[in-house]
Amino acid sequence: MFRAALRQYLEEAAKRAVTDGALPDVPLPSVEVDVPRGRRHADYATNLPLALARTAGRPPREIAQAIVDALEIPPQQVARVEIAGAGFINFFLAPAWLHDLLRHIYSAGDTYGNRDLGRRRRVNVEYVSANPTGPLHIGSGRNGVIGDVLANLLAALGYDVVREYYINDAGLLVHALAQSVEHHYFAHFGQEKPFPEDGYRGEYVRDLAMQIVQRDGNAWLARPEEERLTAFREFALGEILAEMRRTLEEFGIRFDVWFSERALYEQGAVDRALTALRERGLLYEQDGAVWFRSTSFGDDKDRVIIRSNGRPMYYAADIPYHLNKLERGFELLIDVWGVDHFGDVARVKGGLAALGVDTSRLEILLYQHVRLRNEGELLRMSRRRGEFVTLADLLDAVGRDAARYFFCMYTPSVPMDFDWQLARETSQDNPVYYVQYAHARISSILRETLNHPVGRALVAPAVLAGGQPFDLAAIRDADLSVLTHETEIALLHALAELPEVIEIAGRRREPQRLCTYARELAEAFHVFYTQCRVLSDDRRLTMARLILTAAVRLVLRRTLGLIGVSAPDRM
RNA sequence: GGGCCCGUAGCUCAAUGGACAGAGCAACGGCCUUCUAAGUCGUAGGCUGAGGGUUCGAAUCCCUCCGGGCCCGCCA
Repeated sequence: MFRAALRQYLEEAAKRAVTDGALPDVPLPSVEVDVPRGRRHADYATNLPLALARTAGRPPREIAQAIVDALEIPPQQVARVEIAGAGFINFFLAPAWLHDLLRHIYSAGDTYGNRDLGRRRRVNVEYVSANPTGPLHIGSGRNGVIGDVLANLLAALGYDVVREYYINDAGLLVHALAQSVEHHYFAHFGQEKPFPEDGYRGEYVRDLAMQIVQRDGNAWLARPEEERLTAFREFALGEILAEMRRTLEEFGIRFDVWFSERALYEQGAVDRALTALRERGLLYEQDGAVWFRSTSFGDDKDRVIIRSNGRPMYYAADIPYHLNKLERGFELLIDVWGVDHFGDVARVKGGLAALGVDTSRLEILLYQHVRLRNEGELLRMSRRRGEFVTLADLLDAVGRDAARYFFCMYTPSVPMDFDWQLARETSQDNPVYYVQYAHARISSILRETLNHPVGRALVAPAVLAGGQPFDLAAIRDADLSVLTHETEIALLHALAELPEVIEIAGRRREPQRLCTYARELAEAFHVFYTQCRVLSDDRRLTMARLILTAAVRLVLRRTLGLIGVSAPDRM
């Protein structure tokens, strides 16, 4: 709320300076208000004079002076304004304005930090979308957290968000899965059935076969192969998808839509898209296959789109799939893909562009892969070889909170190593505990309030149920001017940052900023806690600090909520 | 070979083109008759891979080089 207000004041001042002739009439750049690193120089600062210097043709400090002269800010909001450095304007907030922040936070409650950038525009975020051929592995954990947190951020920014999972249930992969199950099924009855070339070797494949044995005995041995494979495929798909849903649920991820690739084929959407491409002269035949002229859209070579055996490639369905999403009324589509799918971006976007879609409406967020490290040794994961650590294993080992926080902490475009050994043994050193501990400490104080001679009279019993201890009237009447300690001021500044963090993290698709912020807020609280006692004999001070402390809990809870990590009341 | 991503403290990572580049872990030294020590304070640690450029200002943008990851399939 401070930045937005300061921006407004600055814009008005600059316009006033132009009207008064103190500044030449040049276009105003977008006004930026920053927190100087470590708040060393000021609470807030703007580089507006520096940005204006060139077009205005005046020294920055002179411009700064003209703007400062024209500034009209109530003294109860900003205590001091100064010109510094090369031409920055520095602002020092009046304590009263900072105290107002607490009233603002309580009145916003769980919506504190929200913005209305989206204006209810509809966004589809598609993530995880792992092939339904086996358990989710660790990479899907990173994908899931990036997508889920991004969806949370966009919702907080006022977008109407739909979370979607695309099920690749149509291609060769699920066929190979069915054949793999069939192999184990026959083996159980001592019969030979060759293992498919691209088969799946994990232990779970044998388990699936055994479940069929248990249910149907040897009934399938004598049935026609096609019928058997169809039945095995459907059984395996159902089981695997159910297992995925369980794991994702445990991971705190829930989808609004599970979209079937096969449905696209059954509805003829794939054929329609291919026909449309053909009509535009973008397909041609060569070596028995049909090729897509993807070089027309920035690809480095043309690609096969229909194999010589008549089966379309994976990305052929991806084109109508994204058309389908647009037809469902989404203005923006965001896909979260592993970096190994990089090559598909040009194909899918090219296909869409060919059909007249403005491809700026499709944004593909690529994240680098997760490598697993064990005792310093890097492990490569391959599902086909049956070598991977599942997401379910990870959840068992480190828990949902640590896993989510860990995946969220890293910038998506940077590869991350997951140290299995460390993750298993770590509980104290994990950064998530630092943040959660701050929350638990606050809850502990609020509980303790009920036993405190001064505190008892101040708070509502709702504290015990984890609710807010104060109503808005109590906060309006409280004297917050006693919050003057350096650590209290620092804490207030930290609280003020959440809206900005949500906006930047959401707009730039950088969920890790939430983790950085959570840590900073927790740190500000821990420092305050060590230096200031909340519950004391001073009734006014106790009340003010309780209000501050409960506001920190609210903001921590909100931040952790966006990350999808729990906010425990005890640890 | 071509395309994309990355290179920041011993290790893992932060850092809206802004002022003296910050945390955690690891190392060393302090702080618990007081609301949770899973905390806190201090010390030490850096030519932001190298070199050019753009800019009033570059870890951040551009170019070259070095090093690493991913992709370049009628797999997904």
